[in-house]
Amino acid sequence: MASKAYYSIHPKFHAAVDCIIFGFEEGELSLLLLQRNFEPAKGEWSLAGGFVEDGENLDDAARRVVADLTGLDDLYMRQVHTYGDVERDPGERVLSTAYYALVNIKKYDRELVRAHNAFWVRLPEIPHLIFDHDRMVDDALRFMQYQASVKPVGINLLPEEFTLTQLQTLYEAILGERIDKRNFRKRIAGMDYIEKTGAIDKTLSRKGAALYRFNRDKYDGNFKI
Amino acid sequence: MASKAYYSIHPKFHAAVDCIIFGFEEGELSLLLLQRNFEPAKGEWSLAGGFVEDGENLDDAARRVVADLTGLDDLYMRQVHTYGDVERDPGERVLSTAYYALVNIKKYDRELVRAHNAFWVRLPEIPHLIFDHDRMVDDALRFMQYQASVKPVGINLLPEEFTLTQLQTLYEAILGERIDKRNFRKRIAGMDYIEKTGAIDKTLSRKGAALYRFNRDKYDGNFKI
DNA sequence: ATGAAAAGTGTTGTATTTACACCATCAATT
DNA sequence: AATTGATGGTGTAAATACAACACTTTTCAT
Repeated sequence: MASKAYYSIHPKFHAAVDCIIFGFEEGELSLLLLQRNFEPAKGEWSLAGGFVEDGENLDDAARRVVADLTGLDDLYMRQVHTYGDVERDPGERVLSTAYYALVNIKKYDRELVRAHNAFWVRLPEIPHLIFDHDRMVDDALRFMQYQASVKPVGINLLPEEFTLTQLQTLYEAILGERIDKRNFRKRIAGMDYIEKTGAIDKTLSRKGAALYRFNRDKYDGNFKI
Repeated sequence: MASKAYYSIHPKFHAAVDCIIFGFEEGELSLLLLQRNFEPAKGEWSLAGGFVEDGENLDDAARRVVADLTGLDDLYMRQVHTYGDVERDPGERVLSTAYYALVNIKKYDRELVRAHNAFWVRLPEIPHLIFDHDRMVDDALRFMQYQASVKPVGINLLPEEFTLTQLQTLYEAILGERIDKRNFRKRIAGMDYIEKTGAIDKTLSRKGAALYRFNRDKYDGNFKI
């Protein structure tokens, strides 16, 4: 392969991934952020990130970063955008690809998170983040909002079984607007892939609320909402 | 800055951009593709691509690649996705970010295009492309279709002044479906940023068709369609 | 004069979306 | 035993958006 020279005359760069990790609790979206106890930018807040390693696919690097922090390796994740401005990382030239991840906030590994000095921060209280991470958060939120309006990705933020009130509160948090309860439940009733489990949740009301689950099989191939 | 070691223990990679260049002519979308007269993969078809250089922003690399091929440096371009599988380029590890560009097909530099052995190919006749470029085209088309359904990016594929029939044919090509003429014109009439120039185009009909133009000032801040 | 080819123009029905308010249930309290 | 409070659950009507549909006008070429 005479063409190796074709590559070698061009520069190489560090490649990183940065992960916008969404959680949902008490009616609000949160992000899992690091208060950095390491250089560079020690003491400041940032997204969870890491460098792509040799022999590692870009998507896999993002999954590794999230798994190292949360202990979860089967999350819903999507690539958002790649940020490649020359001076975006003041230390060295680094191209960074942002991914968002959706976490069921009951399930992550609290020890790991504590060990990394990471904290769940509600969206409106997010501090200023290093480098261009503020912009990454903006872009990821917008992208996630769009996807949630088009397919039921939000379900990944809820426990396996959930009440319709929880689901509605989640969508209100994602979309940032109030939704009419009757219209919402009418819409959900038309989605056969959101099905009653038969179980009743009594933790939140005396009356008890029906629990629902997402049926992946019934969803596949159904591209409405 | 003691943190340089923080970077240097991690590998570096080639970073490339690949550009899906859309044009519109005779009622059909086309892509500007290279029949490669250089290694690697000489003789095969590919997207226009190039490596990111030192001191060059990622977005600027994409603009450079398109400008080198077409002579056009003010195109509508958007990042689509970054492809980072280990074995995506069989020569060496290369991370590639795909961008799509929209070209007014009357305006590009024919000499440059010929010199690069590039050709406009209608969408349904696109040959198999090298590496993962087929997938890039799929993703870019889907993304561009979505954007076109949400804001008037398609206008970048037309000349400055255009007839409503041209505009409708363009949207039929982008969305891949027939549109009712009366409904379409009703919708356009509601967009004050698409305005009559007063001029009449007689090249396509005896009767003559009113010419319209896109008014960027009236559009800004108007986020409908 | 007329024929061809594209431009231009409204109405009606259907589907979707929005607005809106009350009763049911049950446990805890009195 | 009755009351209260908190959440769960339900239907209808108006408004809006979207989809279907066919004919007339203009003008040049013949």
